[in-house]
Amino acid sequence: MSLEERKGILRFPKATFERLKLYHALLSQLHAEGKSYVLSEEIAEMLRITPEQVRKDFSFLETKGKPKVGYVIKELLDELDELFGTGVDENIIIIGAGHLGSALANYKGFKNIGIRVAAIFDNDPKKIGTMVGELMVLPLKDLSRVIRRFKVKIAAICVPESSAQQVADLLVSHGVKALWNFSTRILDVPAEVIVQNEDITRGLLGLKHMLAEKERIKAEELNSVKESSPK
Amino acid sequence: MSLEERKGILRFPKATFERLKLYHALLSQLHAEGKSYVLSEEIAEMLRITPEQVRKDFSFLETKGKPKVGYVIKELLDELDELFGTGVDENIIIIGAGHLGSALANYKGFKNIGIRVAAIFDNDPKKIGTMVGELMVLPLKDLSRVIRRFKVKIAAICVPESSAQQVADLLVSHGVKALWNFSTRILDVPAEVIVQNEDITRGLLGLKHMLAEKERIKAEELNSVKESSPK
DNA sequence: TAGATTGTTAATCGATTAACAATC
DNA sequence: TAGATTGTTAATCGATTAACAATC
Repeated sequence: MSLEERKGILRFPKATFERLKLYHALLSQLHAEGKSYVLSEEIAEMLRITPEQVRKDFSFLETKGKPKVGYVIKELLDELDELFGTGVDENIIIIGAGHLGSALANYKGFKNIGIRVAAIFDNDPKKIGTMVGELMVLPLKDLSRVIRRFKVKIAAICVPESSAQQVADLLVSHGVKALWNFSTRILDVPAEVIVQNEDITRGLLGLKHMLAEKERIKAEELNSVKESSPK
Repeated sequence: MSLEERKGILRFPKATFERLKLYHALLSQLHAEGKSYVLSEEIAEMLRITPEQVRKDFSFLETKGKPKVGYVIKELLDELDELFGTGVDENIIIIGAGHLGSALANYKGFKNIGIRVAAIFDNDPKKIGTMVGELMVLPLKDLSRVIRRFKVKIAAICVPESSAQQVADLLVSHGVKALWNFSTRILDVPAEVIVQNEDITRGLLGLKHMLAEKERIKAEELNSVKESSPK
């Protein structure tokens, strides 16, 4: 057992950490399908990365594979479950009961990563008191009480751009440590507050860009064929 | 004008491309606030990166700054607007008119990046015919027609995990080239189809991880103080 | 056993940071 | 002008890929 492990720290390269979540999703699926073993090659194909990458990432885990057999799915899955903290539960709150806030509140996947939605807030009197999934929409005046009661450190901001900064200030003033920001507003908060900007369009821009690249490559190929064999 | 630019290709390092979206958001904000000039230092502080990083990223753009003055916000903004293709419009469709699909359909930011939502689909008879924002929910039998009519290349999958693969197969069979996957299902589609897995929990895991790291560092500091000055 | 697959070390690649000359 | 800030080149850092010995 290394010094780091003894201290309860498992540090991964950032890029590896990102992929561990994907492995987790895929292994859950394979497990549900009744599969017992999996090769790095198979994982790589599904996730569109290389088998070497998979093995390298897994080398940071305890679980080892067997040559010609691969990895025991259940074993990997258990380690990743543990890692993503099904143990240590964290309460989060959602500000804004619009479509996005409601979608988050109804999201079933949180429990797999040790997250519980403690409450959802809105300042619209028509929404307050209505149910979103299993939660009743609360007025913002209850914010302080809920944060203290559930020791909330993380808040999801699902309000319009125009009120995002104001909401952020309010949350910070009540001691929230991390903001999961779904608004398009770039928030200005003290440096010690962690901000994760969840820009919904980022992925879409990536797709658009990749499509454009593909078109370009195809066009170039056609062009070079034409040039190399002119009529 | 470089060879690459003449061909209409502007290639950026992947990491730079990701940040350009953030610059775009921030500059829009500053512009709306009536600011005209901005320093790399100011941008860096808001986005929590270094000024060197900002200048390096901007070195891939046409827009140049002036020492002691900084960058003309409007000029940068125009170039980024152009880059993200307010020009070339792309039609996308959304499959699944639940909370998440509805949130996407109502999202106002798409037009800034040259995206238009052409239609939203569901297979629930109770939803078909109802309005989501400005769109009427269509039955899946209209899929083929809409894809052809609007030359749809990108589809957002907002259905439950259990039907995601089936929907993906259907979309691919109708010629969709890129899948924006909001389900937790890892999709198995031909290699030439682009898949962007939009795992909503990824960012949250990052936050949780960073919080844990911070706690750990604080605990260590306290510990070392205690050790270095025992009672 | 022979061949396939893992785990790990070394080499390469790409992105960030540092340094500094150019310039407003 | 002097000092601040940009733009770019070089150095460092981190992540991916290649190579290959270990082993089932």
